[in-house]
Amino acid sequence: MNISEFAKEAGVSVSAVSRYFNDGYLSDDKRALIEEALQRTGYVPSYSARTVRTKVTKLVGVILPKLSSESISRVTEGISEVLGREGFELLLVNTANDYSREISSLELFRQNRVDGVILLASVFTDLHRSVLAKMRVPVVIVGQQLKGYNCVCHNDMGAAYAMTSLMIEKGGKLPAFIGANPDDNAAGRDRRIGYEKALADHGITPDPKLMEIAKFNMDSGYEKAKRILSGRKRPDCIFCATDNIAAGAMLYCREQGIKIPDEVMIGGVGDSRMGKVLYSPLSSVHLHYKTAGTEGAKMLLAEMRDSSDVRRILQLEFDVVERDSTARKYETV
Amino acid sequence: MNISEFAKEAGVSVSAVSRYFNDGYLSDDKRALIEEALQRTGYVPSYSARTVRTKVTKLVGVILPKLSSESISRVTEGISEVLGREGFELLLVNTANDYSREISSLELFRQNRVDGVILLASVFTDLHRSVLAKMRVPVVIVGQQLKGYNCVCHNDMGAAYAMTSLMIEKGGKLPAFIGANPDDNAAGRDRRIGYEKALADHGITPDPKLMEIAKFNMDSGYEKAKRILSGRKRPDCIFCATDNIAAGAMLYCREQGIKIPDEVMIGGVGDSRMGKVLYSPLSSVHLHYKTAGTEGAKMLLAEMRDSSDVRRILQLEFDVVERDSTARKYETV
DNA sequence: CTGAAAGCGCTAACAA
DNA sequence: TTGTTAGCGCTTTCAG
Repeated sequence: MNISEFAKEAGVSVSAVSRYFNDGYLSDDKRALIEEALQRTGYVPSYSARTVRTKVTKLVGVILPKLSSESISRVTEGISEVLGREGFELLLVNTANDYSREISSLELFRQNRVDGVILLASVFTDLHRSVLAKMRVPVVIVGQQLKGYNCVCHNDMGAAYAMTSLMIEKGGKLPAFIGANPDDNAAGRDRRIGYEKALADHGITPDPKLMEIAKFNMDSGYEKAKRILSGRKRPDCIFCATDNIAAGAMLYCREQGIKIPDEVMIGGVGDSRMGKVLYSPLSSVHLHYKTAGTEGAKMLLAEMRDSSDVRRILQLEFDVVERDSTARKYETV
Repeated sequence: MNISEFAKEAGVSVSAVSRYFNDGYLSDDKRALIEEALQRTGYVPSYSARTVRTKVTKLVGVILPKLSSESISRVTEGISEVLGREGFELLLVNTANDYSREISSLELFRQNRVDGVILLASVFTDLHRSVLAKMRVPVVIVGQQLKGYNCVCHNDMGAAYAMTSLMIEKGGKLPAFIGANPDDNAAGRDRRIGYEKALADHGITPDPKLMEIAKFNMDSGYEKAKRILSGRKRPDCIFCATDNIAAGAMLYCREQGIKIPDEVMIGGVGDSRMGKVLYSPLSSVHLHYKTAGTEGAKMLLAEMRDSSDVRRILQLEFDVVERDSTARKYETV
């Protein structure tokens, strides 16, 4: 059933029906007529037909590298909370860490399918930049900084610096690092820089043999911890770029009977929910993922309402969460 | 720019352009002309205009109670994998456990916005049934069974039965139960039935004082474990309806110095990733969440292609994963 | 406040 | 193969 059939059914004009669903410039009796017919027929207007006219989709495209990650799903939860409240739906694309899908999704979103885009990418290539430049709707990037775009990000460098410093101040003399893909400016590069800066500020020279790059999962953390801890020089504290990596490292220590924190301290980033129930409760740095989502969504809403020429970077601060994994009973002096 | 402006720009007819993007019934020179103009202008056809004509949205609505849950995000990952491969996008609604939003999303999806719907609800009310009955596109329910609908679900009863039996066979004489909302037929009701059946089959009478209902999170598991373990009769094994609840219970035991598994065994359901890095690695029952997502998506695809009158229920089996939390060193006879 | 009518951008039937 | 054209279902002037 379309609007004119329905209008006939209700005994009113097409415009009356349209007004009923829009501005509501309508007399009460017509309104009643329409409501009655609505009950009777179950008519629902077609969204796409409306979109053809109004150019409004009430849809926001969200591009994610992964769904089943705690940090990402928290961000998404924040996004959906704010956008849902404003009557927007999420058109979600899970790229499964396939960069080419990031590009093709952006292309897709150019087809007037969405009113705005939120992008959670981990790496930006030139291709990204060129497709982004062609977008005709506002874009907000969450979790990363990209010049020329509105971004909500974390203080990754500060977070890594704080966690590493904590371990050094607890007596760590020989720190090790298990990081993430350096092409990822936030979790990879910045957290590494933070680690190195903490070492420098405490007069420690980083040992390249004690630095590894892991994937974003436990198994990889386990493997890298194995390499680091089976070397000749055994570190007394390990900074891990994510809590998942840290959990994997902890698993290895447990298996090998390496005491945490007395023999090795472990620190992570992200403050994931499992942290406090781990074998040794994990010290971590809380990043405000959900807030990143809500703020990113608000930024996008503002841009969709009226676009500004001024680009904004919102950096969210962190909170260090100290737990057992860095709680040295005695400070080895 | 619209199709006729673009056609003029390319020096071809409107239909040539339309054919370029659709059937491809087109001579090579025209094709070349169009491709060249595409480069030059950056024209992209409007999806909604196409939808008005074709009634195809290439969108699937997915309704979830929550985003940041490992089990749900695994299901969603499965869904997005299969549907993405077939060129469908996900229109995601996070109801945040608000049942009324489940209803309103279904209403929304009736507005010809999606070609099909996948529903991950936890509870079905009469209102659900009445809205579902009005849907004009195929619907698949994942994680629950609802009569008259295509469903993909788990063997929740069997899973609970298996885990409870395991603990009893390991020497558990006085089992306790921390379950979930009984209105949730899968995680609430069926897992409870499985627990009770295991007790009955082993000649144990369930003690109502040793049965609690928790929310789907750690804190709640902690609280309920506290109640159960501070009673006069202390159980020697606790079946928890989810791994999160189990992790909370474990936290309480740890705080109180209650030895796992020697004083109390703990078993969960879901086999979440944190299980193996917990304080005491958690015995659990692996449920095939991702497969539930892929199978649900396939079922929906089949229905969208041509709808069948026959309703199908696909039940996925489980795998018991034994870890330390139920590994009694000596069996207390 | 109301209704008629002209599109929105596209697809597909039709005739060539 | 091709181009013309009549819609798809809706919104929104415009004149009343």
